[in-house]
Amino acid sequence: MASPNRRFKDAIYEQFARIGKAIAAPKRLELLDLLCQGPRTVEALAEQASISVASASQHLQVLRAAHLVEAEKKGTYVECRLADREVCDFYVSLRRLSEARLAEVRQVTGAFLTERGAMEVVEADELVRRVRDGEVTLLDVRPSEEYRAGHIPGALSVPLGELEKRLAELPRGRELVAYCRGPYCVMSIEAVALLRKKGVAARRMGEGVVDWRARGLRVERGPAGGARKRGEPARPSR
Amino acid sequence: MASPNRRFKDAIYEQFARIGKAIAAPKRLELLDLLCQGPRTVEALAEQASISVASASQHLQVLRAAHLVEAEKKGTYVECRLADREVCDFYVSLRRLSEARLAEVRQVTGAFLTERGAMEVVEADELVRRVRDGEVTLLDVRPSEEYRAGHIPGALSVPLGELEKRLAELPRGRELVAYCRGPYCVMSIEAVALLRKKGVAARRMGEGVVDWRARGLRVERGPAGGARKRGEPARPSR
DNA sequence: CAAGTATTCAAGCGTTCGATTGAATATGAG
DNA sequence: CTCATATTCAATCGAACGCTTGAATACTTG
Repeated sequence: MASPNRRFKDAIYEQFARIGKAIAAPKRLELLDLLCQGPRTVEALAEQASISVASASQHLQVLRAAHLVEAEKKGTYVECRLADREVCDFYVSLRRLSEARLAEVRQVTGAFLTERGAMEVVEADELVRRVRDGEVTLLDVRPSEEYRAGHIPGALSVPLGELEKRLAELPRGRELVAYCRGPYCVMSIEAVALLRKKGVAARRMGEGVVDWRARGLRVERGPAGGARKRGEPARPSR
Repeated sequence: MASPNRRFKDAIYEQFARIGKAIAAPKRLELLDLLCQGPRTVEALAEQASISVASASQHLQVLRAAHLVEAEKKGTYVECRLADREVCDFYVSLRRLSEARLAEVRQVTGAFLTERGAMEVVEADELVRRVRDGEVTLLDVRPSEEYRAGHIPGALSVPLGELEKRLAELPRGRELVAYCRGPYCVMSIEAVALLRKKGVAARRMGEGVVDWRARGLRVERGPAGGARKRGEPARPSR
């Protein structure tokens, strides 16, 4: 026993399992999800994932040990980011697989969405065409740093917290569609709820920037340059 | 604390982590790898992964609980198979990510291959063209059940154990390229070593059927119908 | 019906994991 | 230099994991 072949295979599968172990904890997945939206400090990650800073630090060390995440000192802060675009793609494929294979995911999501009264969801398939044709206005309701790190071309940056006082800025005449970090992020749900309460028609897109890019569509970087010219289309690339 | 949003997110990420936990153990990954080649009984899986039957049974239950694997009673045996094509794709993307991110994988593989003197590896990019043009003969050296479950079009089924006594059958005049389960399977290495010892020029392709399919190329099913007509090409589909 | 075989179940044991706590380290500001 | 802040380290504890062993279950075959 313990032939060279066996030892080789054991070594290889043990390496593969390093990635597996890294994504075996719910909180680490939540951290990865957040990091897919853009770099963040340890503190910000801890707060957004509702865990202690020490706990976040430990989880991030596991992710770094698996070479999924990189960290860089920036002054007093440590900025964490995904090690590679590929990590984000892998996370998305895990999410997709979970949705496909685990009935619980669909069930929990469905129950939550109906409870929130957020039934109407725009399919991205439909949206791609309508955004290109300039039929809808996309609202990116994530924090502005995340918008800067990457957003759907043509989208307006209106962070959820500022939405109420910036209602007047919103362009009229075209349908509003809000999106946020992804299908399991609640910001766009709350944005749509707020808009409706104010009498503004709006719908929610479940997919986020990450899904948009996974479709091979172009993603734009850079600051929120105020209102975008009306007719500017968001063309798919690649 | 424990807002509805938080509880929803915790529930969702916990579901995602079910898949993560399922692929967090090296032996479960090895079982998945084997199952990517085709269905197998618990006993066969245990033997091929070098673990006890009870241990294999337990791992398979974990994989089944994550809905990655399905089992069906067939007489006295229980036949296990991947729940979906998508699971195989996910496994391949994990493997790819490991190769990309973990230097240890590349290092361990490199060391093993040089030790085995199996330096020359045919790149599949090159091979796609040459197989199509009928310049090479592909040898599938896996067990014949796996060939039947899916093989590269045009490949000859010559299981490693039968290779020596079937040397005479091998077509002459074209280069021989052996493949097996994938880059970390040793059967094609041993096949090439044997062929060379017998004075037959041959090379190894690291990729397996799974990688072939991941490239969007056609995979053929069905029994090993003896020697295939010479000129029959293996065309990519899709 | 009985015997044999394939698989699963149940319990035990050592190891690893994840969260908490409090202390330690490092960096920039005053 | 000292202080405040951000992050990591170290130790601890309960829970979960993975493997082993031996018994139990289910199914086919004679």
